[in-house]
Amino acid sequence: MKNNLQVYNTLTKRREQFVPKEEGHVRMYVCGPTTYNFIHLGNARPIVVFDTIRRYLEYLGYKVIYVQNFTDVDDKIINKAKEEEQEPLALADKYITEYFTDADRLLVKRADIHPKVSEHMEEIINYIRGLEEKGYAYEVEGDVYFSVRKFADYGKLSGRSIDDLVSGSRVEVDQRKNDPLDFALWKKAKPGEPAWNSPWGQGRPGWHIECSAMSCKYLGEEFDIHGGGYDLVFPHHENEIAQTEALLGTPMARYWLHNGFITINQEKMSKSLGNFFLLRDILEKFDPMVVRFYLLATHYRSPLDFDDEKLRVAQKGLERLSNSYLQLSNGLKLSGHYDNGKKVRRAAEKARIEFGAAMNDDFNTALAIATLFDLAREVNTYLREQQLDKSALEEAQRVFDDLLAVLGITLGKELTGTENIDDLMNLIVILRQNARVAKDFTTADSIRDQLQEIGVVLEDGPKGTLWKHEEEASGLRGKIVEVIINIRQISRKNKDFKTSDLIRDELKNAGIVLEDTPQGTSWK
RNA sequence: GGCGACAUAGCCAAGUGUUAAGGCUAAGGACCGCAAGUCCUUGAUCCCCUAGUUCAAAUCUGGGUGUCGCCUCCA
Repeated sequence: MKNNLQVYNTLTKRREQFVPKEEGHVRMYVCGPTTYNFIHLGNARPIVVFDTIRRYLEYLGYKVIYVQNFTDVDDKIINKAKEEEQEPLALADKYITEYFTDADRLLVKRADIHPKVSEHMEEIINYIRGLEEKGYAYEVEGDVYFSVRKFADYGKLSGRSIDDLVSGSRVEVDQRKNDPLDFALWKKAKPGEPAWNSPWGQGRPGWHIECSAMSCKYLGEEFDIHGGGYDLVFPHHENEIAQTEALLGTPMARYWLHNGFITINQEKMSKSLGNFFLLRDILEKFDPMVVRFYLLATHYRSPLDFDDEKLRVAQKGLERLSNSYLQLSNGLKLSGHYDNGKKVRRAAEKARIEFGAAMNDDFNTALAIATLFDLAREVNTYLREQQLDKSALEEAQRVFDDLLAVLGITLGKELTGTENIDDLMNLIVILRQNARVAKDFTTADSIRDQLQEIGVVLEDGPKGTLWKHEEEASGLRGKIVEVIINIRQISRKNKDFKTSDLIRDELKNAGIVLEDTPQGTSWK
């Protein structure tokens, strides 16, 4: 299988041709969250970025095995659980559930495997024992440490030398360690802490060992892509490399990918600075697709500054694409067989090619999105034609669908859970069109205003009136019926019984029966 | 102190050797009863400063300035 995919590899600090170890298959591992809180926007970035990378690899035809772990055994979880007087594992599980609630809304596909630390103690302990046997690990009073100086390549990922690290060390030195840089593989349990049996007594794993043990279990030696936030490069990924390569003697992963940070006023969004925004709070104000679009509108390795204004800009941009997509769907209904669609076809083809070229360039989603805007403009221009060629529009729609699927963005689709309101809206559009033809703009505008109030927007175009509604709205159908009834009251008042009877008949066709009573009109 | 990244129009953001993508905003025009939307036109003679390399640089090299990150948990 051939591709022209270039990826920036943190390990070599270069862009490289992507060649998976096994032809046609990609094995990738992404460090997931420590689950002791809801995820914030900074956590969401790698989730969306690597989900998109995975989608693109699948688009290229690779069979991808995607593993994303949950750290559910950790000091922070233990502390939080203590505060809330809860079992640590129960707390971790709760936030794993909450994680999926958030990730699902961003249309992040589930990983093939979501391993948890708590369910891999045996693998982790065996891993540490293997390191002990090879002389890379040593025990001190129930703790087990990794001997950094025994691993000759230590520092190769983060570009540091051991001596630099020693001199710059801000960590309090634990005197029991042979060397200040040595890190814990296994930590002895203090009373009341969750603990597992091990050859070194009751305890729990250090932070880094889980990823070595679990990636090895599910992906084997030298898997293809290891991803995560840039702050994981050191020490987390550096230590993973040390552990894995010390034990297995083979490279841990071929390509190391790291995303840049979300910043607030140019400063990293982080839990310790306290300047973070929970994803779900943002989703109160913005559509998940807007957030996803915002995250992908900048290259994944660049810093990305956050504020509401930036999300509003993303929203406007996404609306432009949405409008185009909607107009395209509508145009399709009016289309036939004509031979004027050459330009659109070419634009669709061009978009597909350029989108691929952009993504091949280290997943340049910012540039890839620009190709969608180019396509939207061509489509919008074509839609002004009197005659629309069906197959050309279908081709454009297919390209939109395929490329948006890679980005994990859906546009103008029927949202799940939304009632079908096509029949009622068609009736309203006809009623309003009649009013407009009769120059009864008061009624026409009133209809538009009433619909706007319930979240439905009308747009009059050269090809008739289009409608769209922003949010997933339950009970929308009922609200629309109310609007129609209001319209009918006006016609009855004006003794326009032709219109009011038309409305009653049409509603009957839609399964809605009106009953006029002295108290007003009821419906069922 | 050590290591590293970045600096492009009002804003956001691509572009890593050869005419400066795209989006948002703004102005003018077209379709149009209005609204919304779409289309067209207008915007950096120039890419933080500076000295170089080159036929050619936003893109490479040296120096400077500024901002940020990692070196402690963090995506």
